[in-house]
Amino acid sequence: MKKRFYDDACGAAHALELVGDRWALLVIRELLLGPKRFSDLRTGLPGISANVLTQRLEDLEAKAVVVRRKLPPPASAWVYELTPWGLEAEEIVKVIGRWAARSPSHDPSLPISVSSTVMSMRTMFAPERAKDMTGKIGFRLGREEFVATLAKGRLTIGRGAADEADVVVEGDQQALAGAIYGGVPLAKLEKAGALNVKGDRALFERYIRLFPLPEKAPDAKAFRAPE
Amino acid sequence: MKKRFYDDACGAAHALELVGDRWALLVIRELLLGPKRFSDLRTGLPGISANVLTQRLEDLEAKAVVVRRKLPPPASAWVYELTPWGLEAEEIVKVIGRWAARSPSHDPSLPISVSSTVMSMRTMFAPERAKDMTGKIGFRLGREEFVATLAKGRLTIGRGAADEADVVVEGDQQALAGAIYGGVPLAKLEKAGALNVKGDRALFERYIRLFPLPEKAPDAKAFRAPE
DNA sequence: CGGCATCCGGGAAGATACTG
DNA sequence: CAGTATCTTCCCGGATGCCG
Repeated sequence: MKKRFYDDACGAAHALELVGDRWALLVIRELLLGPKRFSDLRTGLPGISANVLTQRLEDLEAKAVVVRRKLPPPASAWVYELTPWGLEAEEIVKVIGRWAARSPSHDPSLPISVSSTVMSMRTMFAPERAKDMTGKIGFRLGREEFVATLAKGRLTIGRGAADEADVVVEGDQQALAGAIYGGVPLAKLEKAGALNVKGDRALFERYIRLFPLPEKAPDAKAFRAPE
Repeated sequence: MKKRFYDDACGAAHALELVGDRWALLVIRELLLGPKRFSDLRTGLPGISANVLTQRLEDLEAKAVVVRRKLPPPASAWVYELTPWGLEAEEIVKVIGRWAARSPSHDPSLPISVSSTVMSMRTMFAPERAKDMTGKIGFRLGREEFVATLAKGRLTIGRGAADEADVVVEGDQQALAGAIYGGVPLAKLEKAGALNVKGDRALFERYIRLFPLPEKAPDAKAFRAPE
């Protein structure tokens, strides 16, 4: 009937049955930092249509990657949340993201979601650059707040109250990504009103250099055979 | 690629543009152990049709993941080979394979390709079980030969002449997978003529216990809300 | 507003047959 | 052996509309 299976015992093939559908892994990416509602998922996935999102969520729920849960009153809204095993897919998102960062065809100027921006810090963090750094950096991106904690050369970052931090960065994620990955000077972003830094500014200046991009791989032209 | 971009600067999203098409990652899996010809790729990917394979190979070549190369005479055949960066996608295949091994819906009784079987050993190898083991295991699976080398708690496995090893295992990959992951007794497989072990048999008996499967994650029923 | 069903058009994947 | 060519099937994406 539905001969669209890979029919392959290989773990990788089974993984593709689970999360190989279009958008599926990006839905997981959006949930890695915590539960979200349907419309917040759509915000983070510009271009997905409601019916496709519905179907992906149903599939992922049936496969025990995602759970649909009702928040207690007064919120009383439905949220989608990764199961503990679904949360383990974080490694997948990080590894493929790190691999694709070397792609010769990657265009970093495209729009990026809040969750992606935060996840990119988890992904690209270079511990050897943070050996002697300590402190907390708070982020206020749109209506979401996150806290990054540096200690003993390790970085933890997740949802949390931004104002508990040594420095609070407020603005939009696109500008933050520009500062971290695009080499855009902080002063310029502040002047443009895209970012606002309050508190230990020097800490944040050092922080944004903790996420080096890997060298680009050669593109297809480099492999044109002489034949 | 196609007109259906994700339009997302996130590395994971870009990775899906590169290898998110159906079959693409499995094509890469088949090439991880070295160059292959078109028809050998088809053998390892039961179910893929020729035109889809053609298209994937063209796509992957355009994206500098794969190179198409002509073997020198007298072979003079076309082969497909991963670029150095394409080879780095091994991490992706291993991570998603390891993640999917915990899936409650994984069916290990499906057919499995020779490359998958060899790659599964790279993926599931547990170094802590091999601390004091040393030796070489040769495999003759179909017309392909591989050698696994154990030294200092590390495993390397790839194409190589099987008869240089301390023990040579001959037969089909399905039976080998059954011995390693299915707990099928070796004697039974030999009696059935599916596997043939020559040489240091005790080494191979220990070898097949180096690849433990992870615990299954709870399935969707476990998350049914009390309502 | 949030979530889901339905209809439709376009295009990708599958099956089969065929060619150099 | 290494792919094309063609036809069919079905998934994806957009629009609309229903229901709480």
